[in-house]
Amino acid sequence: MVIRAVVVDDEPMVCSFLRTILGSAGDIEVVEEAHEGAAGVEAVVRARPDIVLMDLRMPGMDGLTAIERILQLPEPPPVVVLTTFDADRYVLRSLRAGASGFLIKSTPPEELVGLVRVAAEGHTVLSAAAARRLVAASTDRDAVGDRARELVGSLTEREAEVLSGLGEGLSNARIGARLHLSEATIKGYVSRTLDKLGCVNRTQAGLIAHDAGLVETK
Amino acid sequence: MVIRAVVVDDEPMVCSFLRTILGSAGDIEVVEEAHEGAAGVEAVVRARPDIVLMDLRMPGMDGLTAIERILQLPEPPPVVVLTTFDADRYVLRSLRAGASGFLIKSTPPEELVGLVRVAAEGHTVLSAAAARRLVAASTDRDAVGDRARELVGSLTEREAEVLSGLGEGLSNARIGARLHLSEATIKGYVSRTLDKLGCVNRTQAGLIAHDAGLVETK
DNA sequence: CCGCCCGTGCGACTTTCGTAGGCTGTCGGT
DNA sequence: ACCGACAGCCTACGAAAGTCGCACGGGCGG
Repeated sequence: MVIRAVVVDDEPMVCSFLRTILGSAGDIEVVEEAHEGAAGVEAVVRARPDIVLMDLRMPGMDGLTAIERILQLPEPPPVVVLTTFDADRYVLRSLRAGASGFLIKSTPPEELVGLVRVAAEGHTVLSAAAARRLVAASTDRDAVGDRARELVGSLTEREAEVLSGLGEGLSNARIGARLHLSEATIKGYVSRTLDKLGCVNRTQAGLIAHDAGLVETK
Repeated sequence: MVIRAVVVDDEPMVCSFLRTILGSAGDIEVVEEAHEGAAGVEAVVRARPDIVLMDLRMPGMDGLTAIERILQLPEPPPVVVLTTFDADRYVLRSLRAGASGFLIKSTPPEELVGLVRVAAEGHTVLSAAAARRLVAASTDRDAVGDRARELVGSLTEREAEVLSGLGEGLSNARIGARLHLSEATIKGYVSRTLDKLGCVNRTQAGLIAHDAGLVETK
């Protein structure tokens, strides 16, 4: 079975290059080319390919927008981003837009063939740098919380319960009601908790509570 | 060039199956098998393979732990997770641990060969479900911020500046000092900002400021 | 057994917030 | 010229928030 591909890139040389490389594999055929986003979407509609290779930086319609349009089609093909620039901040946006891959143009041609096959099968392929970015994007914020969790670890049970109330933006009176304690008591706990956390007011403490994961992010 | 693979899975049948499938491709050879995490790490040390296929659920050492150990070796090979269960919560943990891929065992055998080749080349491969999970994990929290950014959009410039101060847990006096305004002025802005955001106190507003990305997460 | 520390719980006191007005001035639109 | 929206400032007051000191009780070392 031959894999039918559409290439969207504003540089004709890149298109020709890809056509040559992929065509030489025997089972891949570049059936259409486009040099701009909107034209790319039309080409996909016409050709109904098994895979789309898409550049991001283009005159006219943006690559990201084009991806979104393509993904809105009935039974859309997988779209792999193929860009010059290293896995920058576009990785996340591309995948959110629905891309099935993120590769850089410096990928060795002989590897490209296999990547296209795998992507055409419906799997997602990422360059090493892109994968790092993506994982980092879902990890970084956790790292922020480490410091917070450390601080929270030094609190007593009651103090932590109070802190969780602070994280929800509750008043001392409300926290007291929830824990069946007087407002005066809560104030005492808040004061000592602020001290332990190195905060000067409840707003800062509330943020730490969030970072530490004490509060449900509804 | 032959790709040398190590398979780690507690079910011998799975290992045999993979050995057959991958071996039939001609350019892949399963040089070692292991049926437990610790043994898997040792196998990798001995064989120095180009790629490792790793199950997660195993007796003895966990697959995740094994991945971490392998990645600590000098010049570690890419490790691809191959699991029975669909892209569950292990996707994130696996990739954080350093895995270069996450595939399910129901992947068609003929596709598996290409996937192993691509992974051995250093790219990251994900099943469609795994990719969705990963992207969702780095998007969800942003989605939380969408509501927040919408709210913040309705604020005037000054109000937004004040809100950013609230997000840092500053007092009205400090915010005033920073913006060269009187404390009384700040109070006015705070009041109207709380109103616009639907908050009853500055702590809740501070949290919104964070969700909206108004504050640097240092 | 006696301090001693620590967690818990409270009330009194001071400071800060937050609300509700009113006042001036500057824009941009109609 | 008028209106409305934003900016900036003020007064005044009640309601929170935060600080301080103190009391009770359970553990733990001496």
